[in-house]
Amino acid sequence: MAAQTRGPGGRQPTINDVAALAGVSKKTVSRVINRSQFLTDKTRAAVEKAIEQLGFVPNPQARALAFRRNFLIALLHDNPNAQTVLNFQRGVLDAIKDSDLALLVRPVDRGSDKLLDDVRTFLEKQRPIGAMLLPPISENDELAGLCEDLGVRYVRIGSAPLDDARHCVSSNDREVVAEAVRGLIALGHRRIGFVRGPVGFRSAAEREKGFLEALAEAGLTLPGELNAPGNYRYTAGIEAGEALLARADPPTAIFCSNDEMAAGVLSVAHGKGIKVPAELSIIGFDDSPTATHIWPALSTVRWPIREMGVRASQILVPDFLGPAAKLDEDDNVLPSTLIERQSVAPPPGRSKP
Amino acid sequence: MAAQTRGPGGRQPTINDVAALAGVSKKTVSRVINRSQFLTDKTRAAVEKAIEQLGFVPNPQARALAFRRNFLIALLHDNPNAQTVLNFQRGVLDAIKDSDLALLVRPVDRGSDKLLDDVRTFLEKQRPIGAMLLPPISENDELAGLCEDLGVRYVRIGSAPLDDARHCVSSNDREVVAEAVRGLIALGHRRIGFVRGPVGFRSAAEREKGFLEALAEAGLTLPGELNAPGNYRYTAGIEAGEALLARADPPTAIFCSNDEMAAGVLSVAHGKGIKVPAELSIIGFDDSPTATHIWPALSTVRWPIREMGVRASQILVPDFLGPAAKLDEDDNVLPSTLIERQSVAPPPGRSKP
DNA sequence: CTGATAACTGATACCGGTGTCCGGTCCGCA
DNA sequence: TGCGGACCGGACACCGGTATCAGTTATCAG
Repeated sequence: MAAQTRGPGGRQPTINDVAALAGVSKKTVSRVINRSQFLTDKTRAAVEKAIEQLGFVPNPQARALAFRRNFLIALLHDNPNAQTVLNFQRGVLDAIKDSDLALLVRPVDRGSDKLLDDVRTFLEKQRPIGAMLLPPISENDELAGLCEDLGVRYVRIGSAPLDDARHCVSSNDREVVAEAVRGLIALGHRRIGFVRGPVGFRSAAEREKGFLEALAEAGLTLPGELNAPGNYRYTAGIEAGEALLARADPPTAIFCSNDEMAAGVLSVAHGKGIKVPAELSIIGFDDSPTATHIWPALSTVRWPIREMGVRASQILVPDFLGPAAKLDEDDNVLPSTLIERQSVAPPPGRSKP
Repeated sequence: MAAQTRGPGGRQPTINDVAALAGVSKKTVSRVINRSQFLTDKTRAAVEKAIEQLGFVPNPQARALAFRRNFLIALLHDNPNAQTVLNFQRGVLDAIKDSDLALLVRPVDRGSDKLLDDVRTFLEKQRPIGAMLLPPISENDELAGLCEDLGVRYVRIGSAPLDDARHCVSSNDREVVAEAVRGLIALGHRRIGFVRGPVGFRSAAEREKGFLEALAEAGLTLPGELNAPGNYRYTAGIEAGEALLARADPPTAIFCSNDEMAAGVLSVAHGKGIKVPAELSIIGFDDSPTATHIWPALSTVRWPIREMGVRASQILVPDFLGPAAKLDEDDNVLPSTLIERQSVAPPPGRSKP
């Protein structure tokens, strides 16, 4: 295999060129680059001037070889929600913008039995400084252990703390879901349906906990016939909608564990001529683009995913990010927020508050 | 700055370990890694066995340093549509799965006046084998020139050929839009509205061309009052919908230059009690998740973005991908396809065909 | 005005591969 | 038998940085 792309006319200046121009050794230049102490202001200035003059950019490959670590952050994900992944990416990139780091994206296959091997090979080859694990694969303890073994720093992103605070950024989904459901109850809703997330997902469990918590506080329960299974996909929302809304005694409100499924329920309501929100209130979760693109616009919970990307960067590579990265542990739980739009109203027969 | 993460107990095997175990020189191991010809099956097998046995993974940093090129593909994008970006990523990753390459993602800011400098610095630092430019920044000729100057291979993704076939993958959007509009006309629509994309976008221009082409074929024209501006965002769809549907003589069908705007128009229709598709047909473009999540599901044009990712990889790094990458120029235009869902019907007063 | 100590700096090995330039062996074929 | 080409080893320079450690220069107490 040959890499025969040709460079431009004059080749890139190296550390030697800088050293020669500044009249110092290359080691001294290296010291300047790495912000070593023990440097006279005079020599530092001379070197910096030479760097400026030549437009010198340290070669990351050479540094990576010498440091035995690549200046990269790996983002491992297997998330069906593109917006989530991209927003998280954006947060990370914002955080590392002024550092020497770059972002490597690696989708993986959660279902594959070669998952561990794939990730191991990837990490051994790329040797990133650290890895970020997005849900749902962040819930895989073996992956975290693998990072540990390989000496790769890692951060897990979750709906609730999954690990000690050094390794986890999460949000308070449970509380906010409870808050949303309390809102429904305050409006007068008593029969409230629930569309679950996929089994085994921490996020789904958290949302369900919050839901049941709010119900319990008001002395309500979730009857089995209003508790529909789901998998975070639109089609599951359709099925849940069919099941819940075909009943003689349908719920007056439905909480869906994500927006896609809420969109599915809404479609069924439209098809049956059920007016939303007048006859049926719907709440989703994620604040995905779908939430605003459907009609009526969906009340939902915004997951602070971009901010979590920033925070994850700060706890993963504080030493690369400048001084602003000192944080308390508490800061690793970021607040989700309830977003009220047009899909919620009092149940039929009750006036607007 | 210190990278003091500690490796596992036994350090990674190097090419010297492999050479020692296989009883050959390190140069021969290098020959095996780089698939040199002039190798006996016997020695090749011996080396491969040793590699297998030790679990040797060539250090990409060292290779990158020696090759003076990083084994990376950079994906430069400034695309508001997350699904598009992620699907493209997926295509690229599928294509390079079995190669030594990895994918570096780099969002850029189209509007910034430092765009060129940012990208230059990025490319000089990371020295990827090649870069992929997603629309709309793929339409920036200066960026392509920059890649050329820096000796970085590049591919531009577009709605229509932007460059010679060595550097461009595109789709036949114009034709498919025309096909969609011909379908509307065949159903009996005569007053057809159009919601434009943002000015200066090649994709927007192509879609408009296709639209006008189909109208012209049928002897129809687009009256100015049915030609609404837009910017690919939901809110623009809302505004366009307000403008077009408030008229005394509203169109019986509206073609929207993307799905987000179609969702906006649809919301306005819902709000005004206009039945879709019975009283108004709507067509979008992109086949984004939104298209299936709204009600009724949107007829739209699917952009073969994932396949374009595969194809882009094949023309960017054929030498890394094995023999399957030999392709005709014609293959660089991939077919978009019309997807018919529930948002299109004959205009009021015409029976179903 | 010494000598000791701390602050700075540079020569050289090293990270883990690849390219070059031989030199030598083995093999098929005239 | 001789010969040319395929195959492989060995020594070494090199990619562009960093680490080590000894050497040189300030600083300052005595």
